[in-house]
Amino acid sequence: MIRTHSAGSLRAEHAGQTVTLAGWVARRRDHGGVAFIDLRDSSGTVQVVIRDEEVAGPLRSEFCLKIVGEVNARPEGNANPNLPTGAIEVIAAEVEVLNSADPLPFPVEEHHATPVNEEVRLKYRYLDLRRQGPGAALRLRSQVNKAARDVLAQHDFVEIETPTLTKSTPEGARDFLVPARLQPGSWYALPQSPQLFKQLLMVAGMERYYQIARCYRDEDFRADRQPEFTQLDIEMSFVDQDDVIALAEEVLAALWKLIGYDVQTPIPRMTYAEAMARFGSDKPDLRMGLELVECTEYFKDTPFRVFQAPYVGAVVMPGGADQPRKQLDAWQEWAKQRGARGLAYVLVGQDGELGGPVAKNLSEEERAGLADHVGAKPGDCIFFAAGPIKTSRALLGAARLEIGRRGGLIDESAWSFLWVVDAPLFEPADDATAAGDVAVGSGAWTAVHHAFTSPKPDSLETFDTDPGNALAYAYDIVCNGNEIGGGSIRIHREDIQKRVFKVMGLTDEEATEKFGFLLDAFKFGAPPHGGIAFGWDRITALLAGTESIRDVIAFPKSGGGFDPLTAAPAPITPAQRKEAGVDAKPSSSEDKKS
RNA sequence: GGCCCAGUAGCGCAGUUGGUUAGCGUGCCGCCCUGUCACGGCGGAGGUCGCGGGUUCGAGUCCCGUCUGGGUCGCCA
Repeated sequence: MIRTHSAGSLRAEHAGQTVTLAGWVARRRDHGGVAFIDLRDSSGTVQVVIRDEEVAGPLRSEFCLKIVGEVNARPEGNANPNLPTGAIEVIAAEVEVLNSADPLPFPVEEHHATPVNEEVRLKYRYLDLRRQGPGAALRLRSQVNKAARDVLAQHDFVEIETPTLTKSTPEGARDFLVPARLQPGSWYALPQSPQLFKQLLMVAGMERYYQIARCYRDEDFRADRQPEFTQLDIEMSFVDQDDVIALAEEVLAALWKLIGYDVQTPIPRMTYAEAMARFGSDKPDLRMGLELVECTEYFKDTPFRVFQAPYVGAVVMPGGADQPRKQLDAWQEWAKQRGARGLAYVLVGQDGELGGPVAKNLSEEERAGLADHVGAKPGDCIFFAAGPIKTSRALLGAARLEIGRRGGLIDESAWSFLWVVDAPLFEPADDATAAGDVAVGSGAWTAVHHAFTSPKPDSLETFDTDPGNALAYAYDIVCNGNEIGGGSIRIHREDIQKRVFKVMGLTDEEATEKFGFLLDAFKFGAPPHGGIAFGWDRITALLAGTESIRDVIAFPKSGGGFDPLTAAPAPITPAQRKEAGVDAKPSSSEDKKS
């Protein structure tokens, strides 16, 4: 090693020792005859004193230095109690510039709280990561990986890598495609997840598999989304839902222990139906109260035409009655942005009188009992949604969160974990049906989770005759309103898998073409199995206390899937294009297939 | 794909009703400074105002288009 000690580790007890350090110039304070250099390495910083002006003069920020010197206690009155190394300093005997540095595109050492644009930081991510906060996030991620591996190793899990050049599968997200040079016109797909492979590994008798797996989905971008992202992917044979959940809780407990929090297990469970009814969400944030109130029955004879709907629900905004008109209008805009017609509201006056444009449309009787029914107090505002049950609840669920955010009702210091179980197995494939506008009868259904999720035992006989009511043997883990993982017990029998495909409108021929290898595998004694996948980036971001998953990814992409550092994606040369076979024309027979 | 916001010096920002030479802080360069720790002092350089078009005597400022970034809805088994 070039160094004998790390900069951040030096303390008073090192006084008198000669040490060799290596690191970067974090800051310099040149007084002419004496200069102070804060030398930074991964462990922290230490003050180096250089008394030779010739040596100190040319040094600049982020020069990479080797320093030989003696550790001294700082002179009386010069200690800095704000720094871990503030009691001592290193008197430089020898300063070697290992590498100089150009003027920086942005300050690596931020002295005032001036945030640098993320775009610039990502372009020079290697400088950004020299900074304490960004570097710490990646170091935490490494600990997170280790903690999970430790738990899984204790349970005899086998870490197995699966292919990233694989086959395009229908359903779900759009695939990233890679041309196959040796078979022009044919393409690999990058996996959206190792789902099929992990099931094959169960057929292979591995019994307990895991992988910190990179996944690829070519969808439009969102704050929380990267085209490539990471899952902790787990699959187990001969288990039921409770076994997977117990293991998952052990993993989560180990992760949160890293930041000093004890996850209380068992983590509570709630059915999907209950979550939707009470919170209007399949991933309710339980750090706040404010549940939705069902009002359909209450308004069953209402004269107000808007409330003559398949569903009417409400959510109360505490203290919302004194909002100015402008703000109430803003709520309408907010609702419209979500595709709703608006957000009806009733204001409860301090005297208990109901106000707002909706109130006068209600019957005498409805007005009398309304505040009581929804649990509103004088001074509150009641928001209503009326219409198809699914979209109305979703709107109220979003309103609930917005009320919580604006009103500071969310306990930001809390960690709230919840399992959401018993989700529907299928949902109507098209939106109109989903919204309840069209009677459900025949037609396309799509898997809520994925096509390999087993129906719950109770639904095994009936799921294809009554898809709308079939429940999935699936479970999602929710933390503070984020879905941080989800899994299911899988189908392990060919006949059931084929029935599921049929409900989804996949013919035998199509199923064989797309998943023939999986159906084949199921013919050879496939064991019952199930598993779970955790959203590793989101979990790490939660643990790191950052908003964006970009903060816990070494080299993340920005909005359009663009990598600001490498400038990928980039055009290819005509030669590359020709060789890759990108332009191969499908033969007419292949044309017909699609 | 829809909607909202932003783009001015390396970085972070200001720029009035459309009006002279586009400012501030920081960084950078030079000189000075022997106890600082966001060191300090003096001086200096640094700008296609994202890009293209239009309105106007005159555009950083107004209009149209476009690109990039951020947010949000759709989408995301």
